[in-house]
Amino acid sequence: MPEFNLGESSKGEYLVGRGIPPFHRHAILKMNEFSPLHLYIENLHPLDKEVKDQIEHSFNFKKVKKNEFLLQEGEICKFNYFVLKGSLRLFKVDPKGEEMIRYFAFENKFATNLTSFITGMPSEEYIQANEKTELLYIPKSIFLDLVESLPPINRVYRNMLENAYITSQKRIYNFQSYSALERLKWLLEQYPKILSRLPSKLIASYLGITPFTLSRLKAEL
Amino acid sequence: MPEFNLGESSKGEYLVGRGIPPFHRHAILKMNEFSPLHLYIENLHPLDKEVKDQIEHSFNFKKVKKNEFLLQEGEICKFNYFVLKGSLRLFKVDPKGEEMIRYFAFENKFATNLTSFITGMPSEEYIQANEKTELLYIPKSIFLDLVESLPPINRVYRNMLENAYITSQKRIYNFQSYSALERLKWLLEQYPKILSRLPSKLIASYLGITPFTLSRLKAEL
DNA sequence: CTAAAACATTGATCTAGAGCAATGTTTGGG
DNA sequence: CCCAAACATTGCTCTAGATCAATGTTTTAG
Repeated sequence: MPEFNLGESSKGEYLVGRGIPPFHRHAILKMNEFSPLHLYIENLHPLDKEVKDQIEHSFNFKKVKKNEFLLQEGEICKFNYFVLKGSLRLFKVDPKGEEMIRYFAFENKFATNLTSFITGMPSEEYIQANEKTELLYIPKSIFLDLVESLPPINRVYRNMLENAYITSQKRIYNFQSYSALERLKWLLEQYPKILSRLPSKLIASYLGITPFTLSRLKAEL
Repeated sequence: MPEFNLGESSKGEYLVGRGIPPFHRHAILKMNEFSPLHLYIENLHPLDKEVKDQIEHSFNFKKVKKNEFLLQEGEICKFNYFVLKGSLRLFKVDPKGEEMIRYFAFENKFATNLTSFITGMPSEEYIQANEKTELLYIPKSIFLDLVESLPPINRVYRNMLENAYITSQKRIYNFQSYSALERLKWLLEQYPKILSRLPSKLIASYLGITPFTLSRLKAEL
């Protein structure tokens, strides 16, 4: 019945280094970079040392420049990203060539295009860095092996999915029934400093309004 | 490490009948009612006989009348529902007293208020039958036990969450960038017969427009 | 079967937010 | 440090969709 061999993959060494660009392998040893990830995961589910080690060996560190793409339309999304510093945005480009931003991933958030990541189909979305960004990333196959083989990781992933779903339900209600000004206020409650951190253009896109309207709404705050 | 005893709960009888109103227990024996559920689950992940049996013993059958509530605001959502016939709607009531419909669950769809179901906090949503509806339902504790104890069920739940998340991302993009007419057309692609099956009032709410606007848009189709 | 209530349509306004043009301000690459 | 290019603001106009009132149609309870 199990498609993934639980015994093997829980030995640890089995997974290490697969799909990791050699340049970044050193990062595996830089323990400190992983603590935000540990905190994040431990917050969802307590972990013992062995599992923590497993995680350390599975994620890799990467720095990206402002505006650098981690995923482009048509590519297959092979990684799950965890933001340490900086931020990413996930968006589609509509027929008129406009960005529609679905999600901002700031510090201590995971980001991936789940559709492509899971199905292996080409992505309709882009993932791009808004700022100079530092992140951890884990290849799809390793991530899925961990989810199958380690119950605590399985629970963490389940919690991530549950939370992501709940969050997007809120966003749907927001669009469904609230004015642009109300949506802006809601965003500012969650990220009070977002207006000074990211260009208005991006925030307008996230809110589903034009930069002109956002500019006028700011006056009303 | 495991919080749920895998050996015990996979014995089957352990779970049967917990939380089940006596009136409905007979349903456990009515094998045929479960086949849509089996099909649904098998579509996500193949199942062996033993697991199927486990499922049969965990879900219960229920008929509800049109307009009957399965969950009201302030209550704790204790069940996950699977629709066999008819349909449900999940909605909030906004400050002006208007329904905001988030989701229609037709035949072969699961429905629950995940937020309340998972966190155990009071629900902000209602779940109500649009029509005379037949459903299967599983109590939260049994559901979570199954997810923990049976790997195939774990995968099924994961797939459900992944799909639910992906679907809601699409709905967000829809609200973010498309006109009411485009949203209506998109809905009709998914459910061509929805306009004749449900009152326009409900569809308007789902689309985030007034019934007046929907009435005018129908003329443009 | 019938009457009341709920629902749907349609016309006449009104308004939030879009689109466009002109102008000012920031940013970043050389 | 500078200048071009990208970004932000503001005024004017336009439009999708809201609101409200009047009328017609369908449901539902008795």
